[in-house]
Amino acid sequence: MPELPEVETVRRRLLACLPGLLLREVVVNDWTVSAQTGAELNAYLAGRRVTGLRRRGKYLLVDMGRPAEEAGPASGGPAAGRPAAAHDGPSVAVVHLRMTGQLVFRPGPGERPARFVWEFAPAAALHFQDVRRFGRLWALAPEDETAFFEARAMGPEPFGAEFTPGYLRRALEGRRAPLKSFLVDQRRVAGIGNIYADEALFRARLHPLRAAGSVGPREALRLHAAVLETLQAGIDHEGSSIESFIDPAGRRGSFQEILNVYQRTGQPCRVCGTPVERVVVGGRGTHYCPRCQPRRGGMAAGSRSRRGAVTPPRTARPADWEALDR
DNA sequence: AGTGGCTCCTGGCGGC
DNA sequence: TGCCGCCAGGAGCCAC
Repeated sequence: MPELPEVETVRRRLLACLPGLLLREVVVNDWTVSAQTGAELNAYLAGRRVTGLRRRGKYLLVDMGRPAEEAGPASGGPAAGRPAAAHDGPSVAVVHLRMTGQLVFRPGPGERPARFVWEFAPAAALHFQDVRRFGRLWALAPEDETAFFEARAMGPEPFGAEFTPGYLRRALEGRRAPLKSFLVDQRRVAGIGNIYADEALFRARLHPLRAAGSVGPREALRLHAAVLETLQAGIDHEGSSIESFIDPAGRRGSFQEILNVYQRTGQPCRVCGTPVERVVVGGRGTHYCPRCQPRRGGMAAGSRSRRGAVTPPRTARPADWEALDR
């Protein structure tokens, strides 16, 4: 599942091959990939050179310059549909990989059917492969980018200046939703998905069902650090290839090899040996160590344990946690 | 407003 | 052996 570290890995790889290339045509093989027609997408993107690559949360942004002289007027290609509105300035392509989206860069044809292909001149192509077909593509004028993200009410970038411990504490305040739901809510902080939420909560030693508002100042500080450390570790390992993530060069990430809790149900916690447990929170599989992430400090409504009054033994020794933090 | 639940989508897997 | 049904989850939408 592409989350912030996976999208950042894709961005870095594409940064090495796309800038300067002339996009000849966007070929749309699956119209559900965009609310815009092929003609509209081409009116915004074709005949332009890639000038940069950015990321906002889990969105990948490809900056395109003004239409290149040598490309002639952007014709819009063979796509059917109503005539595209003319657009002759620079533009931005926005891609969301959602669950299974892959951007594969290669000179020749793709190895599996692509939902869309960016054909570059002279001979290179970026193929968007996406088994579950949740991924999306948008083409915008640069001046519409702000409105695009405002409409989605995106929270701050974890690595941006706005995401401070103070911001996190205020964002947590008064919320009854479980911590897990809070972390994957893109309106609170952008870029965290199921894997990194579980891993960050483990690192912060916070139970996923704790009500967000029950988190104290010191715990919020721990969570802030855990979010940054977990995402940074994901980036350093070039993402997690649990289901289908590959980068544009077809390479897999390695973060899945050092997961502490995600999809490790029943396996011993790497710190204390207690079997990792799994619950469903907000309809999502959620993994945690019942000993390292005790429920003390309050619980989300309706999540009270029925397993009797056994308080989990003390958390793992600090030394173990230091080892985990390296 | 905040929160939870449903929906989309398809390959893979468990169970019978 | 084959088939059925369930599971995975990001984000948008809807209901309460």
